[in-house]
Amino acid sequence: MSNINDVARLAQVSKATVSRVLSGSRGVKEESRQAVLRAAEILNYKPNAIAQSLSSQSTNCIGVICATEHIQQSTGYLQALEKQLNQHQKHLLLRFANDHDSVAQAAQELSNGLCDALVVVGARFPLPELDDEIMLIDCLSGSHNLSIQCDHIFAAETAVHYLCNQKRRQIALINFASGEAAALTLEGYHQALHNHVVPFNRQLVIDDESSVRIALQRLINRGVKFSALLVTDDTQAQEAVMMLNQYQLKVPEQVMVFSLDGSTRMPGSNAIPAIKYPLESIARRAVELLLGERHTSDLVRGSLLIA
Amino acid sequence: MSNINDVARLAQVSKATVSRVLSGSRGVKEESRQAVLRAAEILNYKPNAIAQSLSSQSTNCIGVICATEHIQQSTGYLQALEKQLNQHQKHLLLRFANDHDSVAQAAQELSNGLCDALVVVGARFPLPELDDEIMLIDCLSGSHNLSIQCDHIFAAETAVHYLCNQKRRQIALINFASGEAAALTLEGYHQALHNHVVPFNRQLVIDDESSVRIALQRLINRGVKFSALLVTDDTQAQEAVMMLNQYQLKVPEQVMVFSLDGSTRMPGSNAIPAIKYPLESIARRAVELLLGERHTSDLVRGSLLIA
DNA sequence: CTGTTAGCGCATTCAC
DNA sequence: GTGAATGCGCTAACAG
Repeated sequence: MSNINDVARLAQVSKATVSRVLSGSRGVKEESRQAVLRAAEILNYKPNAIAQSLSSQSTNCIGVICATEHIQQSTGYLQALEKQLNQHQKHLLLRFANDHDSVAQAAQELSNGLCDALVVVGARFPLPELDDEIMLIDCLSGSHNLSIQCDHIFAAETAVHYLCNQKRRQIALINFASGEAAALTLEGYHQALHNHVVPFNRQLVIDDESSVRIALQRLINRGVKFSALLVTDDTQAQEAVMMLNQYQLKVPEQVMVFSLDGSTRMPGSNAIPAIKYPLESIARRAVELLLGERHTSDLVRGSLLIA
Repeated sequence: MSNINDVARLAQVSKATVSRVLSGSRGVKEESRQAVLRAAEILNYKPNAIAQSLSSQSTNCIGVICATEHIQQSTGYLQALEKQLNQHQKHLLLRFANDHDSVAQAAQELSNGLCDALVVVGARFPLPELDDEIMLIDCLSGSHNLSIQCDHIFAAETAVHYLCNQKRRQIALINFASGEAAALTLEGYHQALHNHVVPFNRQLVIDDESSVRIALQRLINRGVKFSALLVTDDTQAQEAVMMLNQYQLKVPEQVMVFSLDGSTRMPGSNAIPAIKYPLESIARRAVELLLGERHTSDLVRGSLLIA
C-alpha cells in the first residue's frame, strides 16, 4: 500500500499539499492539485484511516452492542443503523451480548479509543452501570442515559383498545420480566382497560418470566380464560401461537395473539396484529443523537399493524 | 483518557517500561512492574488501540460484508463469526450489501487500512471482481478465492434421497438464480434422481428466478404435478409453504417442502425438513483461515434435519 | 500558495 | 533492566 510520501514524491509536492488536496482542499494551486490527484490515481492511494484517526483523535467507528435474545428484532435495528451510519461515513463495530456481564465486558473492550461512541441495542435484561455517554436503544430501562425508547404505554394502550374493539375483553399479558419497560407496559395496559371499563385481573398478567413458553404454561395452568394474549415481540408471538395450537386453542378464533413489537416481520407472522416501530426513523434519530445534531432523548411511538 | 506518558510519570519509569509491562512484559524488574500496574490501575489506563494499530501496522478488525437478502441466515453467520473473532481478540466491522455494486463499494471503503481482512457472507448474487485476499463464505461462486462453501451437491443429493424414501418422486426444484451454487445443486439433484431411477423432468426446475413467489407461480402455471419442493433456504421455504396453502395445496400431505439451508431455524419452520450447516464450525474455520492458522479453502457438508 | 515541523500514542530499536 | 530516540501515516500550525 502506498502512502502519502509516495504520492508527494510522485506529484513533486510536499506531504502537506497532498493532505490539503485530499482533505480540506482549499487554497491549492490548480496545477499542484491536478498533479496530486493524478499521482494518487496512479498509485491507487487511499489515506490510511488509522493514521487519520490517530491524528484527528477520532476513529469514525461506532460500537454497537447488540442483544441476541430476540435476534430478529435486533437485526432490523442493525441494518437500519448501519445504513444511517454509512450515510454519515461512519463504521459499525459489532458486538453481540446476551446478558449483563457480556455487555459490561463488551463496553470495556470497546472503550480503548477504537470507537467514538457506543450504543446498546435491544437488551431485554438489566444492564450494568454504563458511562453516561453510552446510548441505549430499545432497552428495558435507560431514563438516565442518552436513549431512544419505545413508548410502551402507548403501545399497550393501543393494543388493548384494538382488542376491546374486537370484542376481546379478557386480555392476558406476558410482560417484560423487568425494567421500566415492564412497568410502563403494565401502566398502559391498566389504563386502557380502565377506559374500557374492564376490570383488571391480576391472574391474567405474567411479568416475572423470561421464557414465553413457561409464561404461557403458567397462564394456562391458572385456569383463567382469555380471548387475547399480549406478548412483547414477534418471536414470542410465534412461539405463543404454536403453543396455543398445541393446547387446541384456535388462533385467532379463540385467542387473538397481539405482538407489542412487530417491527421486523418474519414470513408467517403477517397474520398477527402488532405495533410496528419505524426502524429507519429510530436509527436516524439515534445517529443524529450520536453525532450531536440533536440533543433530546426520544420516545418513539409505534403504529398499529394488522393483516 | 490517560495515556502512556501519564502512567510512566506516575510510576516513575519511562514510557518504554510501561509498554514492556503491558505488552511483552519480560525483562522488567518486579518492582517497576508493580509500580506500572498500580499506576495503570489508578489512572484506569487502557493502551490506545488506534496508536497500537498504527505502530503495529495491524488493526485487529475484520470487515464483514453481509448480504441482506436472506437476512435470517446471514444473522446466524454474523453471530457465529463475531463469537469466533471475539475469542481471537478481533473486532467485527459490519457492512450490509444487497447487490453487486454495494459489495464493490463496501470493499473499496473498507480497504483503507481499517481492516486486516475482508469477508463476504451469504451473497446470492454475482459478486464483483474482488481482491484475492477477500474471503467468501456461503456465496454463489468463489472457487478462485479463499472461501468456505456449502457442499451443494451433497445437500441436493441428501434432499432427493430423503424425499424419494418418503415416496415423493416428483420433486420440484427452485434453484439459485445463478452461480456455481446453482450448477452444483442441479448436479446433485440430477445425480440423486438418477440413482433412484427417476426420470429428470426439466419442467420441474426453475433456475433463473430470484423471487420464490414468482418461481412457484411459474411452476404451478406449468401444470406439472409435484409432490415435493426443494428450495434454497428457510425463508424461501416459509414463503413457499404460505403460497402453497393459498393454492389449497396441503403441506406436507400433498407437497413436502424441503429447505436446502435451514441452518438458522426460525420459529415455525421446525416442521420443514432441511439441511443444516454447522455455523459455529464454519465460523471457526473461517477465522482460522483469516488468521492463517489454516490454508485450505473448505467445502462444508450439512446434515439432515427433520422435525 | 506551499514546505517544514511538530505532534497524535504507542512499540521498538539501540545504547547505557 | 531501563531510558532516549525513532517511526507508523497523517493533519495542523507556522513560516515563508
